[in-house]
Amino acid sequence: MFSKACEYAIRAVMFVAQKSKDGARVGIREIAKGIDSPEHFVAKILQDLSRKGVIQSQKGPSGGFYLDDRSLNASLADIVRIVDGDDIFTGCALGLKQCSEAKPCPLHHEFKKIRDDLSHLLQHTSVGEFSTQLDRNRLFLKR
Amino acid sequence: MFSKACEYAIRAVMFVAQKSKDGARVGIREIAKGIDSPEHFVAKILQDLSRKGVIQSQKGPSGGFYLDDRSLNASLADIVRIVDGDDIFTGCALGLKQCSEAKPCPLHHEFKKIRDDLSHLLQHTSVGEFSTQLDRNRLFLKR
DNA sequence: ACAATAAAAGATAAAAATCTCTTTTATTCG
DNA sequence: CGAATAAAAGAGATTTTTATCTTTTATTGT
Repeated sequence: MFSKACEYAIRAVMFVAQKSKDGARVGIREIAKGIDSPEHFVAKILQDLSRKGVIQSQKGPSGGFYLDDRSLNASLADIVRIVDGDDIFTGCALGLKQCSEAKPCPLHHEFKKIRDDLSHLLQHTSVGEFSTQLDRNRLFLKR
Repeated sequence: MFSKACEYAIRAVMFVAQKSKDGARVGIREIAKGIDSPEHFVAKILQDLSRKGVIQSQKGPSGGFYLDDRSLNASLADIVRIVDGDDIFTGCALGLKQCSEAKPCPLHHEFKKIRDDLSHLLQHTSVGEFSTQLDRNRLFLKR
């Protein structure tokens, strides 16, 4: 469904959202441990997200990653689009480049519904909305 | 969503279903052209499907691939499972191995619906049911 | 039996994704 | 300023996926 990079990206950003309340910052090492992922690989991904402005970072002592208000309200769709592109939102199930209403693949019409449901979910889910439940161990980001 | 191999697999099997009416057989070359895919790569995939019994093949002159009645009624889920495994049916959206009702990831509950819809679609769509529409150029398997 | 045909199998190559290690740059604090 | 810290950037290494090429095996029809 999503690439590994994208899975890590979503988990990492959710982790930062949970841990970086009131101005706190989270180091890449803590993030990697917190979501059980390869540190340097996730670092790369977060650098990318940082350049695109959906996560914030600060170098130096007491530096780390955090989310400003705007980023907290970013949608998962924003993250997915940056990491995996928008194939998942618009692509053909069978990989046809020209698949469309006019020239549909056999799964086009039925698959459209599923793709749209997924798009809707990602578009309407924000990065920050799970923090409380994560705090309470109702939801998990590792294993 | 699906791997390239799986996209080719589905398209190839649908193509064979369409072209191998009343005992006819379809060569790998014709298949590759018919679905616009790399010939040898698809050959490998079909060999695999053949070993698993969801497609039939015959060597030698006038040989090729075809589908018996049972295979014509195989579901897309069967194909997907053989080529991509059942991660798409059961896997966690965020890649957690232990994601479950008891220890859910943040997307678990919502994602379940989408995964189930997709499973249902694949499970209830047969390999052979599009032949007529493909014949009539209402549906397409290439480009 | 023999030649032609077509899938099966084996071996390799190329590309992309995933992961690791090292060096550089920016920032803080004493 | 100088040392320590932490992200950014650069450079590889490994693994997986995708694709190609060659040889072998089975089958058919002459």
